[in-house]
Formats: sequence, structure tokens, C-alpha cells
Amino acid sequence: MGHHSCCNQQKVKRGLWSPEEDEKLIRYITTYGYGCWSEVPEKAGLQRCGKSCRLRWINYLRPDIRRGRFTPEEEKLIINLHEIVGNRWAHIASHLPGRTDNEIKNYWNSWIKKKIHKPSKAAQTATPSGFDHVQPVFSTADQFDAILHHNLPKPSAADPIFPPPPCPLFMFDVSAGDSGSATGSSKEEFVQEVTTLTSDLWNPTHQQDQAMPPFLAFTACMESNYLPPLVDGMGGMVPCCVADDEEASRHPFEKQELSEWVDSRQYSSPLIWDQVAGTSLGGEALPTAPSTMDAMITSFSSSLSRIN
DNA sequence: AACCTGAGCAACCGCAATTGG
DNA sequence: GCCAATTGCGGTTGCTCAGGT
Repeated sequence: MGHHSCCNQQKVKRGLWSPEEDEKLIRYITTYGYGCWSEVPEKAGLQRCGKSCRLRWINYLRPDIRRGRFTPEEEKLIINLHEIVGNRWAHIASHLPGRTDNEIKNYWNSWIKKKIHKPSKAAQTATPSGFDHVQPVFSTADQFDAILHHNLPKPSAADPIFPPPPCPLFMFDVSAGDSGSATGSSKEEFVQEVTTLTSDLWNPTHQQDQAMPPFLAFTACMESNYLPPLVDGMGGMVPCCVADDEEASRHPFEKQELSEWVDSRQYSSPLIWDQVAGTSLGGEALPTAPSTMDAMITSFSSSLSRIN
């Protein structure tokens, strides 16, 4: 009868969860935690399989879940992350605190359906709330402002020294090319590296659900025309800052302290890279590959041409 | 009022990865 | 190192409900 290996017991209930079942699960998890999901149904008095309990808790009952419509910032982040990592919903969800992979997947699928059903109309009548017009490569400083909640001066061609971001916590060097790198690095891989790196550095506890802010800022800086210096010289720094003060307060260091720390090292790229990499990877510096740099510079150069 | 249709979403399924004995 | 159990993930299903006919 049972369709699944974990659900072969007799009397396993399926389908929608009742409020009573939810209450039982919540009471059990909040009291005892969830060490082994396969033990949860019996101990919690539920006629469900452990897998179903886990899914219900993760996707619906856990207290830090965030419900309701996706904000424009979240929608945009999903679109951009999907461009980078594809259908890796759990990975995407790790950048949206409180959102589940299932929710994001559902959103994406319904969004895609719309897009498929009305391709021409969407292209012709794109609105600020519709994302058919959003390109994976970011374009405007307004988008940056919206994400970071800061008013930023736009860099100008007359001022080749670009102003620092409002909260320059980290600057990642992408110019210290390791030409000996054998790995076939791509832009995607690089972004993933940076994402992991910032997440680990940001969250000493390695809590995935808090991984978003640095990455948000990383992408936002790219889209805002905050170009890395020395872009024409085959290199530069990718600014990476926090989304807001609340996120900054989570960091073990004081914000001011960090700003000074970064300011003092802003252009000593190899040091920063090694230092940051060393902090999170046990002293083993991440390599940067020329192919990665090419992809990044192409992106930066197109941004540069927009403001010139 | 009855039926149809599609959007939204919760839950399930199967497989892969991980863990533990 | 092997194997079974468990967990995690992405694809898919199917239910509910609102809006249209």
C-alpha cells in the first residue's frame, strides 16, 4: 500500500494537515526539537511518516517562516539567482530568509507559466511590478537604492575614483589572477564562491538562512555601476556591503570598526582576498581564474559604457 | 445555479546524498 | 568498505478556490 519507503506503516495518513495535527507537531518540536524525523510521528502521536512531518515543519510550521507575497526585491533576487544557479531552489532559498525552497519553486513555476502564456504581451507592456523585462545583468542605481535603502551618488565619468559604497564592509579582489588554476571557473562558480565566502564570514554560526545580505550587496553593487577600480587594467575590487543596519548589527564586529578596517585595506587587494579567504577557509586562499575575470570584466565594462 | 478553467499552493514521489552501524 | 536508514532536494501532482461563462 505504502508508496514510499518511509511510509510503509499501516494507517499512515496523507493529504492536507489538520489544525490538530499541526498543533501536535508544533508542540512536539518546540518541546523536544527534531533529532530524528522518523521518530517524530510516533512520539508526537501522529499517523504520518517522518518525511511528511519534516516537510510540514520546514515548509509551513517553523516559527521563522515568512509568508505572504514576495517583495519586489525578493522577486528580483530570485530571478537573478536563478539566472546564476538554475533550479537549485534550496540554494536560492538560502538567500531569502524565511522563504522555503518549495515556495520559491511554486512562485517560479507560476511565473514561468505566465511568461510562457503571454510572451509577447509581457515584452510589450512591461511594468515596474512585472519582471518580464528584468535582465540578469543589473542596470540601474535605483535598483541598488531600493535594495540597500540608501541614496547613493552615481559615479561619474569625470570622477574616475568611484565613491565607496555606503557601508563598505568587504572588498573582494577579483584581480589577483591565479593563472595556474586548473579549474574551469565560470562567472557562476565565482559568484557561488563569493556567496559561500561572504556567508561563512558573515555568519559565524553558519546559519544558511542568514546568508542573504552580503550577497545582496554584492550583486547590488554590480548593478549600481559601482565599478571596481582598475577595471580597464584587468582587475578590480568587487564591493560587498550589508543591506541595512539590522544586518550589520549581527556581525560580531561593530559597523564602524569594520568600515575602518576595510577602508584601511581597500586597495591592497591580495591581502584582502587572502585574509578573507583565510578567515573562512582555514587559510587556503581561493584561486581566481582568468576565465572568471573575463566574465566579470565583460560585465563591468558594459556597466562602464553606460555611464560614459 | 451549474459548470468550466486556471492560478496558487500544499503535499507527495522518487532519487541522490549523507549518515551511522 | 558496505549497506541500510535517514535526510534533503527538485519535479510533479492534485486539491481548493476564485472568476468567468
